[in-house]
Amino acid sequence: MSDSAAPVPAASAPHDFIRDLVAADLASGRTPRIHTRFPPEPNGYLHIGHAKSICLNFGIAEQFGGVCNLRLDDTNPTREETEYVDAIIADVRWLIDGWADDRIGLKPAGARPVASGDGPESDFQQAPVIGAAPAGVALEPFYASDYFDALFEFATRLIRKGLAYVCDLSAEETERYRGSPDRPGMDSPFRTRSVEENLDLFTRMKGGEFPDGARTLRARIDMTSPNIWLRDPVLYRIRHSEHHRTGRQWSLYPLYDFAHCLSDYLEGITHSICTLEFEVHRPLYDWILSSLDLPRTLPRQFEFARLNLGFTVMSKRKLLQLVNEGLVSGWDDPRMPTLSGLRRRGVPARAVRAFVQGTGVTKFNAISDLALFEHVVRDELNRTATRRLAVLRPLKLVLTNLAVDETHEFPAVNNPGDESAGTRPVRLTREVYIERDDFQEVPPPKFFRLRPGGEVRLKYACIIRCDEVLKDATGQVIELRCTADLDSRTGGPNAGKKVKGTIHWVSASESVEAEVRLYDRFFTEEEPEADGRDFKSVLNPKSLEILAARVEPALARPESGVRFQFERLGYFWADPRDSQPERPVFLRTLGLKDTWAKDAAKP
RNA sequence: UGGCCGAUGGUGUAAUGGUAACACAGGGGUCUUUGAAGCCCUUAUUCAUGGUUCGAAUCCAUGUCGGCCAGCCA
Repeated sequence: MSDSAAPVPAASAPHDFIRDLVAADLASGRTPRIHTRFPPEPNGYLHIGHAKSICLNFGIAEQFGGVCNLRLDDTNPTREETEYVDAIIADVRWLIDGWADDRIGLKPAGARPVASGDGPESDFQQAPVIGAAPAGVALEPFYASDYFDALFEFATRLIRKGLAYVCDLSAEETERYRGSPDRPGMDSPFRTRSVEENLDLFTRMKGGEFPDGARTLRARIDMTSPNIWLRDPVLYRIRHSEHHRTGRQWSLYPLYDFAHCLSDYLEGITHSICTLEFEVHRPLYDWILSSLDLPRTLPRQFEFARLNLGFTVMSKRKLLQLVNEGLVSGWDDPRMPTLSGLRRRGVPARAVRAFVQGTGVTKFNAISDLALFEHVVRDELNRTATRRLAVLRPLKLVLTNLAVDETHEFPAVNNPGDESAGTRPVRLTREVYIERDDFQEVPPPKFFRLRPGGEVRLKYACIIRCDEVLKDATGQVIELRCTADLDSRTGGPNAGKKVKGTIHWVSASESVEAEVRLYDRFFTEEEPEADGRDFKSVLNPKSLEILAARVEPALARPESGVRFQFERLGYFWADPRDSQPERPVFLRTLGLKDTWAKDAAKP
């Protein structure tokens, strides 16, 4: 196999069996260019499983100098809505932004392919304008519904060739005639209708003359095929319902198998990449295209295993159920595996891409480890997040050797991995808050933080010693009285003094209150539906915890879009929906790794 | 009792007839004004049985296990 002329990917570029096939097609000249597509049905929100398809299709376009069309596969008017169309477009743009956004195939708004009809074959060459925008022209994605005219003509051609017929069997009869996997089907009594009668009936179906379900258009293939999808599959069904784009113009709609391969063809797709469940449809995909005697190179279908992730559910049906039953706040609830949920949670698109790349592309039905996802998110955020101090569960601590109005200012680094991020001042006052967890009156072994009589460093400031523990009537610790050793500050005579623990803190008087929402995994089981159990029976009751936290003044008006690391706690950002400048609301994207908690939990 | 597809450490992926490797997870150490991060070390893998071959994770056969397919959904 020669690879000289093809744009050979760098050694570090992702490499998998589909990319290998694409490279081989380029090398052999089967396709002079690469054109993929991402074709979601607008009947729900995109989730992280779709991210794999997006990354594969756009990634191949990016890697091989091709284009990837965004196409809404809207052939079923009863399930699709414009709300979903808009969400899908936004999610795709978010995920590919800055990476493959120059590879997205769009078209001038309103552009349509030339219908096949009786015109010259070259009409198809003028089908949709791909990619770059003519000046002043708005762009939109491709829609399968834009091809309804062309598709109807293709169906007519199939009828003329005797390869499709109008069938009057009911849905139940059709099912019965189809047989079963281990038993051949029987020919429909309408299989031998004349071309003229089929043409007449099909035209009248289009005219809206017959009620829903009265007739279908079927391919004439082989009712005895061991592959069910070759047993005269239905190509068109009658549906008198409103389509979100074409309105009431149509009363019959093509099915997936007929629409998809031809949509691919019309758009000039070279590689039609889908998930494993369509493997058995491939012979039908090829049958339809090759039956039409089309002049251009035909697209080919390739299948890969969909992405599954532990501790979540992925099907649109179940996600819709969570939304409808109010178990989450919406499709963009930060606990949802939807792209809009991940985005709202603060997960960078780059991390989603890194995760998808880390899972590889195979034909093995795997469940990816949530730990890998969390790893790539932390990896990305650790490099980019701005460090800040915040106290989630405040415990008052009084530095008795400081005067009431005494303050000391210390520089705090904004990002230890990025010197150019600089520092900001933090101010120590007589009263501060520390994390409740950072004090233990009766500490377990190897507890490094504060204890009665013990010492600890306040991050960026100085070492303190705990002199006295104040409690309320119930025995609850309500205040710590401590002494600050200001000489242990950076540059001070005791600067080199070592203590085991360093804890975070905020000034009581200068910090501000902020709502903080902590998210945890949504299910308590890695496979919520294992053994046929109801996934709603294993919801994690602690997947959301809301706290009144104290944050340093630099967080009072968080810049939108900026990721923070609250030191020693985790990665947070201001909720793009609920946060307001004077009332910040922080969402925890992900906690820091906590090996102490892990050790403490060991027997 | 049909057809198609798959099986490599705990998880996922690579090795394209020639030394089974990488990431995550796990374990140990080091460093540390984040019990984070970093750095160093480390445990652990070819579904089974035959065959072809100088040589098999890879090719062939059989078996086992798993997934998908009987929507007028996609």
